[in-house]
Amino acid sequence: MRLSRYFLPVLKENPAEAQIASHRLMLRAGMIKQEAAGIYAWLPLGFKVLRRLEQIVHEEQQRAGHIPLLMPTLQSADLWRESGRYDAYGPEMLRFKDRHDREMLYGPTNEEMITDIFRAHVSSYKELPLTLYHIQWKFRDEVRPRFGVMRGREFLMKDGYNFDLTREDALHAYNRHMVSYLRTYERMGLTAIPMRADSGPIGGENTHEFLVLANTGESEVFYDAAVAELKLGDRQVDYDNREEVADICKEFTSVYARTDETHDEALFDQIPEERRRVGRGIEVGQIFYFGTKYSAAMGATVTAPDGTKVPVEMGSHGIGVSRLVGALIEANHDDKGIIWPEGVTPFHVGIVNLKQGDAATDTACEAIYGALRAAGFDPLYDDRDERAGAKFATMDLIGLPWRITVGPRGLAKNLVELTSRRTGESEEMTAEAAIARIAEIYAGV
RNA sequence: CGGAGCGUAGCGCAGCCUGGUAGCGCACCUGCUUCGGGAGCAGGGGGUCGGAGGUUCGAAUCCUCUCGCUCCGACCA
Repeated sequence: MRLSRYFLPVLKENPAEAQIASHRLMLRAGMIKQEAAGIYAWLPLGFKVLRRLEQIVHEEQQRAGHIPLLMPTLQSADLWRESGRYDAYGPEMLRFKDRHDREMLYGPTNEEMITDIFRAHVSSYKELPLTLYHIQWKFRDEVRPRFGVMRGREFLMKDGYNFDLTREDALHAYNRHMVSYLRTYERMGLTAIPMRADSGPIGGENTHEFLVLANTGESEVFYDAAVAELKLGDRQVDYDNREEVADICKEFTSVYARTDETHDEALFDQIPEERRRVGRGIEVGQIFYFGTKYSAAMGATVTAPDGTKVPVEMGSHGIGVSRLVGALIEANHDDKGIIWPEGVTPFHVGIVNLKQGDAATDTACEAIYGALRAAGFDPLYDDRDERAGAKFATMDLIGLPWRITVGPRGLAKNLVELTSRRTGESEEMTAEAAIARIAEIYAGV
């Protein structure tokens, strides 16, 4: 993309309403625009990141064998009366009537609807196990939205639902989700720690929240420093292998890590003192096992091998996709702007033309831009007629992890500059070498 | 929902107390100069002062109502 033809409305000054770094930077980098309290338009740069996160979530869900579908944002109140949650949910649920006076709601989650879909089409244990998920906009009418997309009223969420015959099968689904989530967050360049949690209005006995450590997080967290060092890395996981999946879960959950809701001071005190950590975390996902809570209430049964009808065992699992954009920035920024991890960056590399209009510099930039695109990369070429300082400031603000700087001074020696946004370190090399380095960097992403 | 604030140009703000032709910085447009870390000079455009009532000769300013937004608290992916 050529910046001169893109839509990137960056702000030089800080918007008054933004209190935390991610909110401020998303507004300044032209990623979002607020349209109402807790409701945002996603401008091109923000939309790109959002789409990228969605893509990673889709890939990892499908790798784990889960099946995508798409349910509507609007739901009928009747479904929610069946589960008893229409009255239980409270004013957080946005309710309204259509022209025929039918009671509707903007879905805050989809347990009822997925159960309705399941019971309409599945009647035998032979069709299990089944895990369906979608990535869809939700609405929760928070009393007090704040922190930009981190706590909006409208938000994009991946929510998935497993259907199994037995408790053991459902617990395997639970474990499978935990592992797939670990991989999802790692690919995004995040350390998200699974912590034993409270089940809240979803209900259920088994639940973990995934928290990204950040001092602007909403939850107080207590953990053993060792848990933050755990990595899934590039190990290959067979998601159908119960033992393997369970072992990984054990590895990640046997080290102490809890939110204030489930914190146990006595257990915490058993951790060697030098490893005890108290901090804050941003919740970016949660998994639940809740058995037959919805299936029993809504009549989602299958015929078991012995001929009896049994309610299916279920769980649900969510990833706050839009909130992750904010969490990523909270975890990756400095005083100049955002620093995107390679896995989620909106553009792979920025090209800064230091002397727009200079024939040799323009030609060199065009060549690099063309070569990168031909190699399958998505570069952002700053071809605006701006001064170097302005171009650098924009690149730093929007946080592309790599920058190729091209100017007459370097070109005289046939060199360009490759700069890391994270370390600030620059290295002079030929344009070909810079392109090769970019290819190398992204080969593992 | 309790408490506290704020709505004046695209953004950040002053003006309001003490009523009298609406200002500043950034951004934007034109020209010249400049050109490796958010340039300088000169000129220019843009605002029914959130909305509705009221008081007054006269309201951004005073009064009433209303809408929106933000912050602290309780609540939450």
